[in-house]
Amino acid sequence: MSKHGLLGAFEELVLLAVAHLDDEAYGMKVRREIERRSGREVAIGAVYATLERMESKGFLSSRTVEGGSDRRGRPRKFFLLQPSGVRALLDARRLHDNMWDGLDAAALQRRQEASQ
Amino acid sequence: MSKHGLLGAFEELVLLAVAHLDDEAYGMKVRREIERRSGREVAIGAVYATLERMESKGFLSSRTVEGGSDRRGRPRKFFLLQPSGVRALLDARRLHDNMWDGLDAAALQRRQEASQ
DNA sequence: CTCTTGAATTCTACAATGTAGAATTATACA
DNA sequence: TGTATAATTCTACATTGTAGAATTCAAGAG
Repeated sequence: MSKHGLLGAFEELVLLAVAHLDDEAYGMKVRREIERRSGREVAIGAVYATLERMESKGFLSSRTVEGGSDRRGRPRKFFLLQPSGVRALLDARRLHDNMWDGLDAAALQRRQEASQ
Repeated sequence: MSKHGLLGAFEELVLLAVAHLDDEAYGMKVRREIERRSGREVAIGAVYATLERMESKGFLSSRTVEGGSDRRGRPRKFFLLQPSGVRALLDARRLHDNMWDGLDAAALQRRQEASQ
């Protein structure tokens, strides 16, 4: 994230996945959510690194929960969106909308074809 | 840009500014366009570096034009969006829409407040 | 002709973000 | 105790983003 508070592209994906998952957001599930919605494979290391970074900026909080009675495997670390994270997402969205305003798929195609 | 073809956040801004400026897109003007639409200051080095990178990926082409009869200063280097650049922008937009689908400002606020 | 000013690009060095996959940790059950 | 499963952590590197100084080019003043 830049000094001006711009979210990176992947940072935004991660925060949005956490938002969708509400209080069920832990690393592996965040990855699945991004993969499901984007149709792309995501490196698990990238997800954890980004979750950490977002937490260190205060956009996410976390708590660790031991496995239940039947669940195998390591404890899960759940992440939760914080107010500043919500703000960062809304800012990113507004910026995006401002930059796209007046452009659409058809306009882009026309413009690009006309100028060759 | 990742191996999976994801545009970086600033890369997207630069391509969009070029799209808006049509055939009038050169470095300084791209910067002004981004600043105008985003309300943020942009480092000029960042703009040129990103324009270069986008050209080397084939998303933009460029041509250099000498100053006219009255214009002072150095020649301008104009950039033009290419078909693959259009595709990259549309992909970024679809991804964005897929990730935001079902969320809005109100939902984010509610969700985040409810879970504290 | 050379100096100054204006307009723009280029360069340099570094910080932050993104990628990839191997290694490790923790739990439950056979 | 050993093994399978679920998940996180670590390591190393590549790409993108930031900041501002330096340079280049052209026109007009003197």
